[in-house]
Amino acid sequence: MDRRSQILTIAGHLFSRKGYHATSMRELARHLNLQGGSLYAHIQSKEELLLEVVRQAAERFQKVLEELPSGDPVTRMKALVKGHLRVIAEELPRATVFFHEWKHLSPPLLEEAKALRRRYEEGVQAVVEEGVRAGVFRVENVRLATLFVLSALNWTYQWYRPDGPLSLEALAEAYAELVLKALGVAASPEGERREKGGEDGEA
Amino acid sequence: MDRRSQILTIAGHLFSRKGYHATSMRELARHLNLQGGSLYAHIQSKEELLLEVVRQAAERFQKVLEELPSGDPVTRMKALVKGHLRVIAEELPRATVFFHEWKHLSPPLLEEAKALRRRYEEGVQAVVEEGVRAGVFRVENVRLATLFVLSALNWTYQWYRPDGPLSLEALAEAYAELVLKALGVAASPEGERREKGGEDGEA
Amino acid sequence: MDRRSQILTIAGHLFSRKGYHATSMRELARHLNLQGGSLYAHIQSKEELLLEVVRQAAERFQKVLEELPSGDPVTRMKALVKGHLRVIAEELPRATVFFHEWKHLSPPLLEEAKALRRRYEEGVQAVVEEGVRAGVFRVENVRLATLFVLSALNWTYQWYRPDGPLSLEALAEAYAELVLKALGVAASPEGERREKGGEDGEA
Amino acid sequence: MDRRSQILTIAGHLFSRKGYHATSMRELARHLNLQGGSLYAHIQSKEELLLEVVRQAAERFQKVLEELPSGDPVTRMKALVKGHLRVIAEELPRATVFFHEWKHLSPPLLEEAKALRRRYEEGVQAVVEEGVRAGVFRVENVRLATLFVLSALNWTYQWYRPDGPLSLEALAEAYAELVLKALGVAASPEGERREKGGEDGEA
DNA sequence: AATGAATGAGTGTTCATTCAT
DNA sequence: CATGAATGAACACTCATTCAT
Repeated sequence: MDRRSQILTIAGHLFSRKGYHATSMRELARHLNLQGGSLYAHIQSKEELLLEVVRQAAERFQKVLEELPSGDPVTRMKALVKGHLRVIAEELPRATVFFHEWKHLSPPLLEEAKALRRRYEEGVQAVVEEGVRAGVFRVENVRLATLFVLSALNWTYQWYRPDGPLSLEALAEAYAELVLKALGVAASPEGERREKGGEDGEA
Repeated sequence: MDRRSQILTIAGHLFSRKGYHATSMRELARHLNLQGGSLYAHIQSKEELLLEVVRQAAERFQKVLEELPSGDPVTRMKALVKGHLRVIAEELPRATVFFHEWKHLSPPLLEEAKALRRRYEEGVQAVVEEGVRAGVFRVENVRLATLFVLSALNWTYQWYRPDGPLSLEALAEAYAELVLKALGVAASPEGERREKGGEDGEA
Repeated sequence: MDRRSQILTIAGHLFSRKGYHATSMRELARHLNLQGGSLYAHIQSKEELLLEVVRQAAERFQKVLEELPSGDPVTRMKALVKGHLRVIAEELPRATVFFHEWKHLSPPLLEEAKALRRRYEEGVQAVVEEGVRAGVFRVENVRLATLFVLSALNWTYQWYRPDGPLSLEALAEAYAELVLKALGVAASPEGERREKGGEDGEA
Repeated sequence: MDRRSQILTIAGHLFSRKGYHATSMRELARHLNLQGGSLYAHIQSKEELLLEVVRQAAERFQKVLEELPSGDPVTRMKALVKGHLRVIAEELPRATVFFHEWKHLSPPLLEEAKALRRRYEEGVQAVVEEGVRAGVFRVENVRLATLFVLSALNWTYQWYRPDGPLSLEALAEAYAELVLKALGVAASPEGERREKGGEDGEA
């Protein structure tokens, strides 16, 4: 990994843990065993660093959308939930910056960040819409339902710790279930099986 | 409203809009037509200001829990969803600070903020548990379900604008519906009618 | 004691303990159960306060000179040593300010403080000169001897604590002895008696 | 001389002339043709600067003790007086800070400064004790005599100006004489000749 | 590439002092 | 007399960034 990538990785960690403004360039440099000024041989500015981290996260999220299996809306939505949560689990710092720190970009760059986020949200909304059009998801307001789903997914970065007791798979399975129920879909077969169906399945 | 309250209100706005660290005391003062130093006749430190805003938000959220109607879990959960969203709508800046900026408190005060947030989350979890114990909510993992609900609710501060086209009532109604469905409850009477209930309920 | 005197007394304590610049008007006020601004009903400025404290100390020292007994130089010098040390013991804060903090006065007032100190030093020098002229003190350089005596006396404020184990009388007696010996005078009779003479007396 | 040493030297001058609290970092920087903030590339804090100056002075004084000639107490005491005065003459600013400004250090560092001063005073006291044990110095109270000597020596920083009319040698000679007489020692050979010794010695 | 010294603007905060009440 | 709010300047210190080496 070259210096620039190292810098971006550490910057992601620090921006996500302490916030963009509470992270100083000197501290970033210290984590790389460098002097503050040396960073500028590799980057242009602190703000560029922030935008780049946002871009990297956006790319990861966008790839989830691109690699969604074709097929029925339930399968696709499950894949989306799992993919989204996987990105959060694997790229927690960058994801956190994508969700929060982008705000601190100033106007020219801010627009790009907003666009990246909007593009992803629209992708998610498209998946919801498909399901609704197919009659599989039953919701009153597609936009609201999308936001609801995104909310539930995004917030996980606030509490989920990949090295904690809850495995990514277990989380994804449970969340997919909850999301699908909220979208008016019956519990998935696997879910039923894992729980010996009955009770939950009939609910 | 005395000066201290004015300061707290403006601080809430600025901390929520720009973030704690990106808000300078001089800027805060300027919004009150004061010199920077003059703030210190009313407050002790910037950090105290942050904690106080967090406390005010926590109090509002806590009151929602305290004023929940007694009765069946569905009614209570609906009231919780609506109450939570009302606090967000009415106290958007403070709620935002409660959700995010508390992180920038330093250790002694940080603990208080964490305790306030934990207390509220436990209150929400209690409502979910009641419903599960009563056999009305059907979820595999109470903790996860609670986090799911909280996620969906909390994230709204990111996009909901009280002066936008979506009324608080409409939002709350829709979200209550989605939450209850995720919790495995059949659509409520109104919901059923609008959605021709039956099918959905059995799904 | 009226308010002004109270203020001067506390100011003396604080200026001497923490130094003029490290003492804030608010702290001074707090010691008097007042708000900072309230001091200005009684005084004109912080600097005036400093000068006034210097003046009070100077007056005490000057009175020692004025009340010196007439008589032989040894008796007068002993009285001077004791009187000087008594002022330090009884007025430690003011004496400390007189010795040190006067430096922080700005030019117009600074001159007065310097004059007060000079006047006292000249008084002491006069006592030394008398003794030399009378052939009782034997020193090469009157000015240096005076400075030597003043040094020994002044520095006591740095370590002498009136409430410590060493009584003012014992200190004064011992210092008078040392000063007189330095000035080339034999040990005083009292001194000899107190120690059952022998050893020291013969030295 | 590197920047750090320059800073320490100027800091010594300013702290001694105006006092620690009355010296601003900006003023210190201005004397070095720097911006205020630039100092912090070389030092950690203003307080560190104060401690360092105190340390440098302490080192000089301590070296006087270490380099005292072995031999009779009178010779040693003379060397001590001369050495002490030489440090004051050659390092007036640092010595002044050593005598006074150390008080403004805050607890952790304050203790070090106190220890340095105590160590030197004990060294001086040891020299006095030697002389007493050898029967050469005749004093009632060793501790008081030591303080007397230290007082006389220390205070010189208040008035002695190395570039004034009084040479360091003349001052040291005269002070050594006065100190020894106070310690009950007959005038030294040179002194005896000048003062016709005999009389004085027997006094 | 990296350093280390420097800048100039900015940080939160304290200060002596004023003044209407 | 005393208060409490305010000022405007100053404080020690940090910041992102530049640049000669």
